[in-house]
Amino acid sequence: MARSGDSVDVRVRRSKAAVLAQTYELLTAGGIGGVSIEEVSRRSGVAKTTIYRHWPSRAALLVEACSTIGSAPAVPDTGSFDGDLTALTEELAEQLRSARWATVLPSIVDAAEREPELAGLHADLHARLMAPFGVVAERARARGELRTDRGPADVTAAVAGPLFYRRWFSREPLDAVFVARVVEDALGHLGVQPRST
Amino acid sequence: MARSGDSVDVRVRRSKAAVLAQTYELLTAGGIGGVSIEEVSRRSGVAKTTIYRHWPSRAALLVEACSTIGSAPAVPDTGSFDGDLTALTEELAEQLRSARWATVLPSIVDAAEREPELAGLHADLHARLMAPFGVVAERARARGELRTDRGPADVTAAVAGPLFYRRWFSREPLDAVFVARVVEDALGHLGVQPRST
Amino acid sequence: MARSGDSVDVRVRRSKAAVLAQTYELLTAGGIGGVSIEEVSRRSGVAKTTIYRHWPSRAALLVEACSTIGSAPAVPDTGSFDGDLTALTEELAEQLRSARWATVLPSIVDAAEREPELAGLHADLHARLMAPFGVVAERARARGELRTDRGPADVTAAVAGPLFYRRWFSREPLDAVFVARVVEDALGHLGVQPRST
Amino acid sequence: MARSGDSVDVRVRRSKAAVLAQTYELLTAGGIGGVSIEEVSRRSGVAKTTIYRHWPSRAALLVEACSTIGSAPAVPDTGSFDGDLTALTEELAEQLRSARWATVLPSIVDAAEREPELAGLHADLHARLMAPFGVVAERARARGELRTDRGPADVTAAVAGPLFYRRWFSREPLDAVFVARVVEDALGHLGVQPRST
DNA sequence: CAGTAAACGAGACGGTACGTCCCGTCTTATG
DNA sequence: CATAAGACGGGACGTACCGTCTCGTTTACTG
Repeated sequence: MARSGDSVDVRVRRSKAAVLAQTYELLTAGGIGGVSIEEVSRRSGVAKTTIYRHWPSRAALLVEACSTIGSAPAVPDTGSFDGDLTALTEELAEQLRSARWATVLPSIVDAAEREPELAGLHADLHARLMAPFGVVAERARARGELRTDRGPADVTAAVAGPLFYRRWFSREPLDAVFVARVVEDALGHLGVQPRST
Repeated sequence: MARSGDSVDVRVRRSKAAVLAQTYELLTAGGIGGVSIEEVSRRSGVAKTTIYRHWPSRAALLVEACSTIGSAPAVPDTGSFDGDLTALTEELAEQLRSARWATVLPSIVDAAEREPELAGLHADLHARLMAPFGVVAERARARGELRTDRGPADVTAAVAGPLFYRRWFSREPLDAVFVARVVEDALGHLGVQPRST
Repeated sequence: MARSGDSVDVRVRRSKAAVLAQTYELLTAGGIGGVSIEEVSRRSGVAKTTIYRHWPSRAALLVEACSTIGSAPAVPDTGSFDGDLTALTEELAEQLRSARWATVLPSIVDAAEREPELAGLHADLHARLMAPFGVVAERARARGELRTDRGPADVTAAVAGPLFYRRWFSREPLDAVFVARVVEDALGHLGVQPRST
Repeated sequence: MARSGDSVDVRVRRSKAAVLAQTYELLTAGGIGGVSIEEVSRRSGVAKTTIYRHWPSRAALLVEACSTIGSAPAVPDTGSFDGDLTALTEELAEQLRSARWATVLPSIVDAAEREPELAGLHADLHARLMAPFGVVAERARARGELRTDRGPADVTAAVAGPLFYRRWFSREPLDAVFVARVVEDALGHLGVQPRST
């Protein structure tokens, strides 16, 4: 019995890999609406039949294809909450500027708005993206740098709120000045004294 | 004189109205992706030919249909920046909870991300939604309640950032407690002393 | 009062003429199926409205446009039935080879098959085309060259039958040899002794 | 091995059959101009897509639908050319009076006049309709009843010319008297002595 | 290492939507 | 009041994908 999860037919593995790769490609290029089984099949060389055999619906395929998206970068450890938050925020800003998922997120948000199947996907992705802030927050709390009535969610919101708003709603550039100010304000919110400047 | 731009054929007026109404209906129900010329034609009773006569493309139709969306509510005038902002923020939160445009916005953001034709639409809509904050900010500045280095955009961002983030990204409820805190924080950011409560 | 048939508005006359001309053009180019009010309007510069004012239906317009088609050539008078028939047959063969109506007739026959409105048109055209044979036949009968139990219809059929069959059904060339033979055979049928050659 | 060209997908066979049947129906009802892919699809229950998959164009569909039309009746064998020709001519006259193809032929002739794609169709149909005359002629020639300088085409023309002319051009009834006379005349043309009367 | 069960490709199928074209009717405004 | 201009509903066009389905053929695992 031993191997059971692994003993997948080689062909299956190959097909799934090819399909997921192309789905991801289409996803980042055209958002959720840009992914069609037809096109995935055409590009991957995997027959439509096969795709539907492995994923019961387009949504299922999208969910799996998104599961690799936006995998969190290393959590920084500068020694201070202040430093960690700055590093994390700059990283997030950078990703919002250039990462593939930044182009795709709105379409996922939209999908989550009306297809329950995809709402979970949105939640997962969001959790994954925000996880590092949680880690940093916990660490800071443990060190006594963060008030106990301020949790990870507050930290996340304090940073992501302004950044996301600027990226997708006001559509102004996410320049260094702006990012610095976001960090400063966030620290203020959270009742943390910036170490210096 | 007088009539010139108005003297549009009655039939044209009727057709356009019917089409726009149904487009709006479909839009709020299924987002941008849920609007198809075929369905609009079917529901409005206006022939597809006629629709294409008035709007060269689906995008053009969407733009016009969205132009009525999210028309700003009356700007409150409570006498203080504090009061105005509170009223405005509560109103925005309420709309985010229930207004039709709140369901549609993500699909517009997504569209703006890849169809330049629709990016303008997004900008317009955003401006319309945020206009009241600008009015209130200007008024406050005139009254000396708001520092001169803080403009309308700052006010808007301070409120909309958290609200939007919560509505579409963290997907937690926009309850009264949260809204109150947003206002409080915003005032803090803006360097305004809350009057009392 | 007085003049009443003539006192047609100049504009009416001009419009009708332009419309009929273009209808005829389209008719000879594409048969009955090739005539559309839309196209006639476009080419003639006369508004569709105007066309429908003057002709209640497409059929009516076609009928009038066809009334000029295939106007009979001069009836030959060589002095003998033999000679007349030869001349007439050669003329008919020539027209079948090149005249505009030869291209159009099948579509008229087809139309006559299912649209009663156009059946009359077919009858008229046919009568017009065949009239000369009638004249020649009568003349021959008067001269005693043609048996009294053979009338114009017999003469017409004896010549047109083979010619038409060849033109539209067997689709072989209407060459001189064939035409000569048709005349010879026809004379045989009709019980007329060819004079000599 | 046997089946090879036969082993067509059952579904394909069914679809094609349904489509051809309805095409034939529309064809006989309204001529070539009365056939629209849309209507064929609607009546046959076969999707438009599927129709276009099997036939690249309306013309191709018509060609195939016509290929079954006017399939020749049994060739009579009365023992004499005289008898055979009489039987065949009466049969043809009967068909011209009532057969479905008799209503359709003019539209095919018309189409052949301008659409090369359909000219072949006309030729095929004509050949099919006239084949029996060829058989009878050959048989008669073998028996010495028909002069060697008169071939099938002559026989065909001698009979079909008058019949077709009467059916579609003079539009007089194809009564028994007329048919008898056509046979008599044809035999005369062909230099055959009627056996008796 | 043979037999078998699965995985697979190819593609038929019924649909829906597309955007275009032309139809014949009807309304409006101009000359 | 004849006309030009053109809006309108309707229908067909041929194309592109969609997701479902039925095949016949590999091909990798297993007994």
